Formats: sequence, C-alpha cells, structure tokens
Amino acid sequence: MAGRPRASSQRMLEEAASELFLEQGYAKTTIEQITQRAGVSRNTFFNYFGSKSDLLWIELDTSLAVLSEALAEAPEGEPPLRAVAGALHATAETFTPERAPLVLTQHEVMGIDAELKATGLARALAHADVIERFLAVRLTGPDAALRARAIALAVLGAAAAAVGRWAADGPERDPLVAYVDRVVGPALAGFGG
Amino acid sequence: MAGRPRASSQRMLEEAASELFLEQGYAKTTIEQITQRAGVSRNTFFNYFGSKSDLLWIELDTSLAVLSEALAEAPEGEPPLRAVAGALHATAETFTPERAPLVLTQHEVMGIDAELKATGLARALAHADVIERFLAVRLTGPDAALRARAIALAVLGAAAAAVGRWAADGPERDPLVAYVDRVVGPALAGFGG
DNA sequence: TCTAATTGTTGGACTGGGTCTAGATATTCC
DNA sequence: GGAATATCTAGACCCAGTCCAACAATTAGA
Repeated sequence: MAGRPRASSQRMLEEAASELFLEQGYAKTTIEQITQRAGVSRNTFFNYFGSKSDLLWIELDTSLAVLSEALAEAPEGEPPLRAVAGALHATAETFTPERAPLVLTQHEVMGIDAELKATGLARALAHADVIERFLAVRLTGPDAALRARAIALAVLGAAAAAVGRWAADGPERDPLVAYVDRVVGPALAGFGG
Repeated sequence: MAGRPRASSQRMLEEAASELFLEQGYAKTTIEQITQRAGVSRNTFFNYFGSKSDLLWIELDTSLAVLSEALAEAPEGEPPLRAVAGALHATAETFTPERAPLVLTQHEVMGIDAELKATGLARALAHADVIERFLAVRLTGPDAALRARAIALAVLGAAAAAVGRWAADGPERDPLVAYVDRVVGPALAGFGG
C-alpha cells in the first residue's frame, strides 16, 4: 500500500463542523470555515464528504449498515414482516444519545429548515430501499412490487416519526427502541402475514 | 389594484421548463436557459418560483389543497382513520395523467436521481403535516402525539409508494386511485379504529 | 539508494443556484 | 397630469460543488 498518508482525519473535520454548527447554525457555516478550523484546504473537504449536508447524517450510514446486516441475517423461514420489525428494532438499539446524528439532538440550536429535512429524507430513503429489496425477494403474489415498496415506506415513515419524537423529547426520554417498537408493529400489522 | 401587469405568466416559464427538461434533462437545464426561452430575465424566475426544483412539483400544491379541504370537511363523528383514507382517495382522484407532476410521468426521460426524489418527498411532508394536524385533534390517549405523526408518515409513505408505482407503470396503467386504495387501507389498519 | 507508482493535498478556475439592491417600466387611482 | 403600486431588469455578490493540473509524502521494487 503506497501513497501519502492522510494528514487530516475525517474526525477533525467532523468536530470542526460540529463546533461551528452549534456556534452559528448550519446555514451560516461555510465549508471554508470548517476547513480553516480543521487546518486543511477547502478541497480536502470533498475528499472526505460528498456534500455539506453529509456532516449532519454521518451516523445514519452506520445505521444503514446495521439494518442491512440485520435483514441479511434473517433466517429463511422467518415471516418477512417480522424480520423487518426485528431489523428495525436492532437498528434502533444502536442509536444512543451520543451516537445519534447531531441534527437530531441539537436541531433547535442549529436552525433546521425544510431543505435540510429533505437531505435527511434522502438518507432515510436509502433505508427504505434496503427494506424494499429484502421484501421484494420474500414477498409473493400479484402486487408484490407495490406491496414491498408500500410496506417499506410506511414502516420507515413510522420509524421516522419515532425518531423525531425521541429527539424532541430531550435527554430524559426512554431509549429509542421503546418509541420504535410502539409504532412499527401497527404500521406492519395491516399488511398481513 | 395598481402596478405593472405580469408580462410573463408563470405558465410560460413552466412550459419553457418542461420543454427543456424533456429535451436535455433536469440537471443539464439551467434557470438561465428557462428564462431565455420564456423571454424574461433570470431574476424574474424567482418572482414566480422559490427554486428550480419547484418546477417539478407544482401540481403537488393543488394536491395539498385538495387533501386539506377533504380533511376539513370530514364530519365530526367519522372515525379519524377512515377520514384520512377518504381524503387520500379524494386527493388521488385529482391526479390524472395530464395533471400529474411532470417528473412522475416523464421521469425516465428527465434523469431523476435520489436527491431529486428527496425534494419531492419534502413536498410530500407537507401532506403528512396536514394529516398529522388533523389526527392530533381527533386522536386521544397517552401516545396521541407520537401516534398521530407515525400514522401520518406511514400512510403517506404508502401513498407515495403507490404514486411511484403508478408513475413507473406507464400510460396503460389503472387510475392512481386503484393503487392508492390498495395500500392505504393496510397501512392504517394496524393503528386500530 | 534511486526510481516509479500510488495516494493525499493544494490552488485556481469555473458552473450554477440563490439572494439582494437599485433603478427602470408599466399600470391604476386621484 | 401626477402619486402610488407592482413588476421587471441589470448587476454584483455568496457559496456549494466540480474539475484539473501541480505538488508532496509515502511504499515497493530494482
């Protein structure tokens, strides 16, 4: 393995960005400010992140990995909807207050608007795609494709509501799993077994 | 009412944009090209639209109005979830192939990527907010707030899946209502009556 | 040890979305 | 004929994101 070693770790950029977001909000923070504080050039930022909004949703990438893995490990015999519920449960367990997207725990400080919600939705859609692909394989029947996508988006919407509520409830809340379990079951129930 | 009359109707900008999107795709079309074809200056564009992606989702605004009105007209005695299902049914009825967002009927031509889907979902979130507000008033019980949001997002996810499937199925498909009804019921069923 | 391939970093130029301000133009009301 | 009002335009500006060419630091191999 040859090549120049990475001088500025991704972490330094993340931390510089977190500080600035909390100090002055997301919108007013420029990439140039972030890279200056991290001590690198502006272009280096794009070696580590594809866009500014990536910084808000980093933890969702690991969440997506957990979800994928949990679904992949679902035994063949398990009812598909039960597998989805279990996978979401497992995913929610990884969301501790420290390891949650900054934007969720600090959204009142950072000034989150509609455009920012859209960037979060794009990430959430990736989760839905994973669930949909899982279901597309395991569901049968005429409407399988429509049902797979509908179930995936519906259950993800319910989970998103749980996450949002959890974030809004502040530090004294129950763990996220409690919120998620309360809504994922009902969202799936109507789609039968 | 005084003032200079609007020389370039919103329609002309929409039509110029539609043509260009179909000719060369959404991403490669600049606002400057749109305004040139419409015969106005670039700045005028922002008198009519807040952003380029607004052009893709214009019809969703009327859809939102239909949904709001349908919910507002729901009789007091009607079970809330049934009212939501009915309102979504009524909303879906207004989506004819001619009066559907361009991006849905022509998405294969225009090159729609994940980020663009997210802008659509952001608009859809406004629909979810309407449903949530309706349910927040009519639902009771300890978890009413969480349940209202979960139901709203879940049913909207299901409806979005229906719309997406409808768009993908091309001109020979059934009317949108058939798709929506097939998934909205199951999405709501688990949340009880 | 010298060289080549590899990888990371940088600076600079560039595109395009979006904001802002000042001024020009067209209309209605008085 | 003004005012008052609303639209349109021109220009400058900020910033996210892309691209490219040069440069720096490392390792593998001759």
